[in-house]
Amino acid sequence: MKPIEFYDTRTRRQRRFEPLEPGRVGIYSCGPTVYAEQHIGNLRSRLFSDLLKRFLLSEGFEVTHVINITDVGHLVSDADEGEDKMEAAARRAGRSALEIADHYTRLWREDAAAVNCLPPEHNPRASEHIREQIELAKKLEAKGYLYTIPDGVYFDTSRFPRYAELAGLDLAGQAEGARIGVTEGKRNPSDFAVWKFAEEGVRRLQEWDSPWGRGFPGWHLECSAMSVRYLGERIDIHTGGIDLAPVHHTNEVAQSECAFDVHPWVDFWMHNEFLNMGAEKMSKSTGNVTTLSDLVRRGIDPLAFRYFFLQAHYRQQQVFSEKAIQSAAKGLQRLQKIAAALEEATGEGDEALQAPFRARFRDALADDLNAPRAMAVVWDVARNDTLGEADRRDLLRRFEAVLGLKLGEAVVEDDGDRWETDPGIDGLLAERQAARAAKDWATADRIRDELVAMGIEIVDTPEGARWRRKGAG
RNA sequence: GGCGGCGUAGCCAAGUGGCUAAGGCACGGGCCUGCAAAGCCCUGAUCCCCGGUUCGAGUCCGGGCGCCGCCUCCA
Repeated sequence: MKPIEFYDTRTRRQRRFEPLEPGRVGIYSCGPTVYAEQHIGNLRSRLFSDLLKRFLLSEGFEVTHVINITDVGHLVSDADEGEDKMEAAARRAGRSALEIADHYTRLWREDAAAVNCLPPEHNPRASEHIREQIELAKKLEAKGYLYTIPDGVYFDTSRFPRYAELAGLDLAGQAEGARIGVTEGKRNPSDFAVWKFAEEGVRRLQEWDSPWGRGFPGWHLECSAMSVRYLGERIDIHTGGIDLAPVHHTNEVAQSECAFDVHPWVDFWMHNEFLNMGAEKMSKSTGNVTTLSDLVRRGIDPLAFRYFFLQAHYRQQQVFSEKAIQSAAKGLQRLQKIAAALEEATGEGDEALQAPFRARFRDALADDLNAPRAMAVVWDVARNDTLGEADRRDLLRRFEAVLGLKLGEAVVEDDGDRWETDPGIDGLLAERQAARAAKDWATADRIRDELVAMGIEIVDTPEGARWRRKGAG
């Protein structure tokens, strides 16, 4: 059996994975900032961490998965300037920050559930861990890493030599071309806020007292503070979108390693690549976003997006398109039908015959979560004519634990609830049925052609003909 | 300007120097049901271009061309 290997962003190579503590794995995943509806690019990150978790569970590990909810302190700019996204969203909607956070957190959880993600063991909110964040900042202050300027309390990155390690940044080279706005008083361009002071005369929706003054925590602080509470001072795996590596994760590392005196704080940094819309990435700022609810509105099964996700490797940019999601929906539907049919199989399988397929599937995932290769094995089993039905059933059940495609569960037979009725059309259909009964195919086909011309699709079943408007589906 | 990545059949995509370059979807054939739908079977690639290394390269090196990302909010 091949060892489990994952690609680690920090060391820039794929290497053997072994948990810090035998048998148990802690995963920390950067979750959503709940000021807007998440799009399917965000969902790719969620699916990625879920695939990771499911695979580790299938390998017999006890997994503790933590996903944070950012509901405070995420500013519009990483230069620690601009508005707080939560505050801005709340103001726009005329609601409280808490209401906004609750609303979008609920949507986010619904999306995750719809694509069959396992719930995380912990799903902490930044605003409910202010004390922990202040404690962490105090630790850093005691060690001399912080300094205070009128704007807030900052982390002096020059005191942390490994600062650029994670993202492989060339700080000197960056400074030249950077368009980062400069906050008055910062000692280094890369210094970041640990605590921001509430502006004079401005009443924020979210602000707290701290040893340094009234204000709110810097965005990066929450991950360091909450991860240590739920996972301890070292983490096996930290996941997130690739965009988070240069700033957010780099700053997390600085805080955590300095506060806890550990290195490496995170054993494996795993970052997923972006989902592209056509040639360009999907991003809120450019507006080319699609949400899961958009897909559902178009009649697409949310699990089709999961299937789509599994068809590409998580470290490759994946191209989303109408064609691609339709193709995934079709593939999923066929796979579900096959699996459901196999559930009818009786008898017991033969472990020895199944073993090679299990090994191929498992080894693909053990190789840095190569889901596309695993999917090829799934299809090999699904359409295999040398294995017995019981073996195919057993294998698909086993794969399902990692895939999460709801294989083998009862499928609603072919859109059963979408068939329509209409007096006029039903009348025509009745005429056609009469013609068919009389074997008058010419008349029967003429009627069907007329209906098809009206954009109506007819499907004959043992229970009679049913119909629906094409594209309504 | 600095850094990183990608270009594989119509589309989404695997591919860890070496038998006939995975898999899914679509297209086109065929089987099967009166027809249609569903299902099943079959079918498709000089791996962006040019050099080089090697017995052998989609895979390594160099040079082009095209595209994407990060250094600005973003998963």
